[in-house]
Amino acid sequence: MTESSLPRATLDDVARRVGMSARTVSRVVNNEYGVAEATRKQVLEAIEELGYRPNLLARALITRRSGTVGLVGGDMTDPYFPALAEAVHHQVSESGRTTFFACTGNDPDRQDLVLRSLWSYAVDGVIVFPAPDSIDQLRSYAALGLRIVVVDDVIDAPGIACVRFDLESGARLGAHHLLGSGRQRVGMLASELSPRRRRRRERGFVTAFEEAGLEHGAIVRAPPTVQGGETGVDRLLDLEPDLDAILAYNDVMAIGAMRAVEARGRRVPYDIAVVGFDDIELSAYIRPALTTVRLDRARLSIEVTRALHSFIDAPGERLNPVVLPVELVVRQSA
Amino acid sequence: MTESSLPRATLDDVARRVGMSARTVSRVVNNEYGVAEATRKQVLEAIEELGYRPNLLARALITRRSGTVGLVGGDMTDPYFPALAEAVHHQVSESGRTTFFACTGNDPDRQDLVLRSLWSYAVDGVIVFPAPDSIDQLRSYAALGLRIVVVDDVIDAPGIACVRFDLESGARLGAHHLLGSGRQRVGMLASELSPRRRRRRERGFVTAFEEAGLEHGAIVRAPPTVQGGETGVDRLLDLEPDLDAILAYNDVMAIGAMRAVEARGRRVPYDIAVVGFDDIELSAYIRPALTTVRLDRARLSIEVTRALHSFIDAPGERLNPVVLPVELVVRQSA
DNA sequence: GTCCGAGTTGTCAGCGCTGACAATAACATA
DNA sequence: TATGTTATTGTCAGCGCTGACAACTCGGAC
Repeated sequence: MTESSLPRATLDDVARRVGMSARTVSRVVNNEYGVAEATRKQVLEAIEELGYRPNLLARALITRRSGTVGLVGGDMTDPYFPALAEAVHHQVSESGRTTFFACTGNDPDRQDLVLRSLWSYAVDGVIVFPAPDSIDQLRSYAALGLRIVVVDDVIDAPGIACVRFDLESGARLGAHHLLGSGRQRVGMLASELSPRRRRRRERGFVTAFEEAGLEHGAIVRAPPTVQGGETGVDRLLDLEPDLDAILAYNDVMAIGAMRAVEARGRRVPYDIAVVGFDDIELSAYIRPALTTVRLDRARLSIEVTRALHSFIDAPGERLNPVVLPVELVVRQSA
Repeated sequence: MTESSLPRATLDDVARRVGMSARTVSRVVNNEYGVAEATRKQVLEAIEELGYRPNLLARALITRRSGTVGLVGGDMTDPYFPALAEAVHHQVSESGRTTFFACTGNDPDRQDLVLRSLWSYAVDGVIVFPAPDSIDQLRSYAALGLRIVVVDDVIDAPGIACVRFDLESGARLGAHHLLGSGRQRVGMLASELSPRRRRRRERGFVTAFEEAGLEHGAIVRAPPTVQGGETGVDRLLDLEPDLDAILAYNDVMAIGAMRAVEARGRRVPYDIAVVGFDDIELSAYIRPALTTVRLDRARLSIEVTRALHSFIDAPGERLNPVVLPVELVVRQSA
């Protein structure tokens, strides 16, 4: 029976136990070269007996490395994030690091809090879905030595790498698909968050119509949630009652949109076609199955961790932005 | 223009700048009582100019408090987790703390890594969905002084609080509903993970049939994912071709189950009724909308953070396990 | 016997910060 | 004038660990 709380053996405790210096114990703990086999064995035993665990805090304070990586997103309930998180977690753990996730609610102030914590816990790097209007904030953390990989945004600064999907092409793909299947009045359900990110999808949408020599339908912005999809469609239909197709900001909104369309007595895809964005797992299981622009999360997680790792190994290196291709997955909804 | 990396002003830097001792600067940073207004202002300016940010690592090393809380789950892609995470995050932030999330993949070894990190970063406490067979591990961390709130399991140890849903009643509720609507051959789609957790739903299922004086149908275990739902139903139908109802371990499995049922040419709910567990957001948006046993996440998040906070404020206190009621939400699938 | 080098262990400072407590100034009280 | 009392600032140690480097042992080469 040990004490009921806070026994917390330290290196010194272990050292005293085996009659050696703390430095030697430290060597054993860190698998450093140059410890006699007999000593090592003895020390390991003492560690076991005392239940010693290294204090990563103290270690990180000196080494400025913590063996952890942070993944910072806006909203965990967007299924896109957890799926990516899982993939990143997997990639990162291959390098023996642990991943911690945090969310900002797309609020720059909360993002600041989160980054401050992560920074001062000496994380080896962070992957961030930036909150709106936080470019300068990210820059300043980069200047503080934090290695940052930014997803879905472009920030040109030393210490920041950018990986993003070619969302503009994605939106064009979706719009062309709708146009190509004879739709005339296509509305867009956009996100009210993040001007810079939002714009790329909208731009693609607009471009597609310009390319076809047509005029695009209304663009309505709402929160990127199921509910946002529902209310957004209501507004869209008020603006344009003859609507026959919708391009949604993401799958979650698209699902809300489909239900709202049905609630208005229209059928998907016969009366109104719907195209989503992301290809979350459930999109294939929804009925009608969702036609959507797939963002390859596995690919993204690979690129993102690759960028992070090269940053960690070669700080100061300047990485070119990575742009990932997207692909249209045609199912039933359009 | 500051240095391109690692300027990292320290307390001493700030102190030197204003010609005071580091201790005074520390007082300002921590809003301690007893600093002259003029001094405070001066120091704040210097902090601003130098871009100083306190090193939480060093601070936590001394105070043994970090102002952060960890939420450790098995699988982020189970929509239940993010939804809870969001709620917990919200609750926790009210006490001015930051939440970090981590996932274990339901692997005890990874859980150990994660807990070790969190422990040695001096988190104020952790909320854990325990990985299978990790009770002793959790006990030992509790003995090390980590405050733990365990979700959906019961561990009797000082330093560990337990909050769980009355899953047994939930399963009974679901089974009785199916029985009450005339279903005769009810199979259960269980999870292959976590013997202890799994059993409570299964027990409720079995109990319901005992109470009705009937024999329950097959119980098949599969991974608690959409795919697991699909393959599980296939096996269930092989075992019991006349199946007319399914009670699933969670909503995600239920959704997979519904699709597999349809793929076999049967209709939900006419030929086969399906009841899920959790009530994730999309369950209401799926067609047929899913009848499910709702686990109130908001309630859970409140109880869980309440438990954690009382632990933090009064360590050593022994908290009674909390059992939360569940409720059946009848929609279209059963 | 001396010297070298490899193998092993130890010493010491200090990462950046705060807790405990000492010191000083500034002013009112008796 | 001596004596608190309060407000403000400072000193110092040390949290637990590792980096830099010193020291010691021991075998073989000369």
